[in-house]
Amino acid sequence: MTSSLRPDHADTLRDRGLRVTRQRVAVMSALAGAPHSGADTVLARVRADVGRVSHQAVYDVLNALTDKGIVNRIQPAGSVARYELRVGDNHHHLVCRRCGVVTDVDCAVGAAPCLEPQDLRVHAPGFVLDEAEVIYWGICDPCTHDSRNTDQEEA
Amino acid sequence: MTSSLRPDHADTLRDRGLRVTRQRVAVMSALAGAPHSGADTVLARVRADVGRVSHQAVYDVLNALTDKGIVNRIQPAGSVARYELRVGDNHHHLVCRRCGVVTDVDCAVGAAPCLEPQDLRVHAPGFVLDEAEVIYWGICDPCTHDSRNTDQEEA
DNA sequence: AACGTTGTTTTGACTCATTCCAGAATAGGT
DNA sequence: ACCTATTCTGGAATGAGTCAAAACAACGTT
Repeated sequence: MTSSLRPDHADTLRDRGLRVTRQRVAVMSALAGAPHSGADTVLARVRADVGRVSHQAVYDVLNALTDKGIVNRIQPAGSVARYELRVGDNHHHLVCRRCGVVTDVDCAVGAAPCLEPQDLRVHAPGFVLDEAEVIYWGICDPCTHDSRNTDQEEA
Repeated sequence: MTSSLRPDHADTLRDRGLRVTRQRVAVMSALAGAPHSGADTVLARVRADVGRVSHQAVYDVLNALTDKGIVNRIQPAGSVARYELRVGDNHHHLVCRRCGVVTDVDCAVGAAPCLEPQDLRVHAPGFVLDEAEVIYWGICDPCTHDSRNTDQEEA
């Protein structure tokens, strides 16, 4: 939340061969504080953090970080692209059809048996798989009670 | 591919309480012939089939059919929304990061253990899950050979 | 078979997320 | 401190998808 260059984020950037800039660190801090944010939310948080920043800068940073595997882009149907700091674990996402909230879910069965690459070989020979993305769709707890059609961004 | 009202599609529409129109049947035929098409491809196929149709009509039809559960919308990040006729089985999708091709994959482990709703209860109490969507990301066979950056739509 | 209701389609403009462009500014290695 | 690659700015463009109102068509009713 604070502005100062957090060394962990700076190191991550350097490790991936990216220059350390205020904006990049601010974007990473924003995502650390508000995972699953859309670009607009990231922009608002970055501006609150480091002042004047163009929206293009935020898109560029998000794309650069996504390319380097530092952040993860998720794009549920009917929603703007959401971003989160990529963590090594095998977690997936729960998305509310009504309000769009995104919640993290650990893959309940550790090894994620149905996601094993070898199972796919027979169906799609030659396909080199690098990731399995799981989105669970449904209605979140607040929305089952509420009759309103809110559109919050974070749980 | 032919224009005539295919009774199966018409029946499906009636079953779900939708009126049977040329446009709707044509959209269903288009999806039957070219699964995982985007709206633009559907539009082109529908026009080739029944002549002049507005793009809005195609969007309306796709939304109506999606709402009624007749078609399934999939929206891999970085791609336009794709549509397929919804079939009862538990299949998922393989998406090529380079060219965007979408291929069907049966869930290798029949019961899809890691997708069981009860596993999610502890993480997100009150969340009513209705569907698990799995996207396998990677590079398809042709793209591993080709150095070009094509953008085909169907395998 | 004609009618009227109501759901669909047409038309055309419009929104909004995201990207492109080109010039100005900046970070980091030397 | 300088130099050069890289990033940032601001504005304009792109393009998928939506909105609104008028024209039209499906289908149950008479």
